[in-house]
Amino acid sequence: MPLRVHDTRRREKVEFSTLSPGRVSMYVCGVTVYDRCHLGHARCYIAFDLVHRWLEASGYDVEYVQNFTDIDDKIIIRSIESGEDWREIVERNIQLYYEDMDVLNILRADHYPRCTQYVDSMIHIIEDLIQKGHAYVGKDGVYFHVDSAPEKYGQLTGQSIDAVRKGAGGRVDETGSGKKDHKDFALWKQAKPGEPTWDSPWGQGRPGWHIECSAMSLDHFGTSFDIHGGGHDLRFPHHEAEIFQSECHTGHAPLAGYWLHNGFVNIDGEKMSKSLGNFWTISDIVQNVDPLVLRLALVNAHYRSPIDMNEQLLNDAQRNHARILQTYESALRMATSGRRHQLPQPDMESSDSLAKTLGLLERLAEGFAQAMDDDFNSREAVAKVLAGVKQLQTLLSLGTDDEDKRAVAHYAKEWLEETAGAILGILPSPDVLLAEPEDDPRKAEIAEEVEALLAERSIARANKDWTRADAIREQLNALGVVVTDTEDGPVWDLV
RNA sequence: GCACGGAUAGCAAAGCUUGGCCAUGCCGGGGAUUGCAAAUCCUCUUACCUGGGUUCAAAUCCCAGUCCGUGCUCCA
Repeated sequence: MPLRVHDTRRREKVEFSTLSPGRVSMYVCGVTVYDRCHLGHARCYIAFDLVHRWLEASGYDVEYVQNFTDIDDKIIIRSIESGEDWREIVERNIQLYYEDMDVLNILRADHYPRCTQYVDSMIHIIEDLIQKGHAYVGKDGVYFHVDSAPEKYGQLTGQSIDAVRKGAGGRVDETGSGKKDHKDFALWKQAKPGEPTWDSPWGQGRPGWHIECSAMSLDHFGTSFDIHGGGHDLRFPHHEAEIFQSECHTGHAPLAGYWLHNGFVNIDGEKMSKSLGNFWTISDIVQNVDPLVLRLALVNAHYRSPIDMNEQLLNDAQRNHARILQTYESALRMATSGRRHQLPQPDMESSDSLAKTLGLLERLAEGFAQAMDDDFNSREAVAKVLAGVKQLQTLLSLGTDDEDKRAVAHYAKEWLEETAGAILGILPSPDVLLAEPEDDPRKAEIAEEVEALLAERSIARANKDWTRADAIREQLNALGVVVTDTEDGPVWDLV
């Protein structure tokens, strides 16, 4: 079953093949590090984390490059507003970026180049573009001349050059920029007083936004690579600008075999923006929501669809996550000791319930793989996991003796680790999951009090004094503790 | 205006490329279990924007229309 991916340039799902057998080169546009990451960043980098994980699981050796834009108008504005050196702003936000991504269980890319490290390469590309007649020096910088390569226009957005041409003339003069044409974009910006600058053949200045990605992808991968990713909003102008720059510079096309763009996140039906006051940073959200629950909520939609984030969505994710974890935890507890034991051959047609359940699980695992192969359809993959969890619950209750039970527990553990764990990335580590109450400082603080109340409640229950027992449970609820009665006695957890 | 995408049950959201079976979860109804809960399990109801067409068969393909989002300026 071949992997198929949706390519923005061709506007359809196409079979995936790589430039070099068994290897995937992937470049994803990173963040401009002027502030903390928000929900939209989480969605984007989780989407490409899934791509990363699935390609690796499919046997590819993936080289993943994601840049940091560490010089830009926004960073300069921040610096002027706060008086803080721009380098400190950059350094701090890069560290915070790693923290946010780690907490969301996003695997690291192989390289995180920063654009300020590539200024020389950018200057080299710009010089070449000028020489080839694709760029010109204006009064306030260097611009790419889009009309020099009209056949490359609209490759990702389908916009025609004629349509955009209309009304362009007047606006060029209005902006006061040195552009000859409205469509042209800046490659190099002449320095304004007080801004960070670099030397160049065109005097002191700094690079335009788009040129950095051309320089960095060229440096890591050469003239072309397999996957170029980023947010939906980057298709135009950023990615189209990259196509102009790189392809005109190297003379090779296409720049990228597949262009992948993730959908946006809306909040309660509205676009997330600071002016609407619905701007959620990752660190804000994980104050209240388990980061893996957030990850599930985001993975529980196809990466190209827009997501409307709201309370309901997080509640659903919370519930489903708890269900998956509960099954995983029981499997872990039952599988911790003992050796592997032979399980029956999976067979959906079997009259033996163990063999039949194993057969169903095999089919669900295949369905999971098919879903991921179909343009990384994580939504469908989540559905398979949830259906699998139901079967795993059944499985864990089967088994005639302890050996059997341990064997099915091992199977259940591995089934979940290979799907929900390794690919979806929504399972916590066993250490965290199996932590005893005393391992959690918040629990340790109240453990003694809770245990005393539980002991008292057990006595009341033994005496069938239900009023007293329920009153104690109310008391525990007030402490933020949830009590669950099981076969082995009551267990408790924080809300 | 131009471009791109979307419309599926009370809600969220897969499926559409390759027409025929089934999503999945929440909510609601019924049941099992429980002292009562929680969790879990079983079970039921409610769909494919509108109008045409093709076909033995259409959520899926074709034509026309309606409505909605996003981009065209910095953005994941």
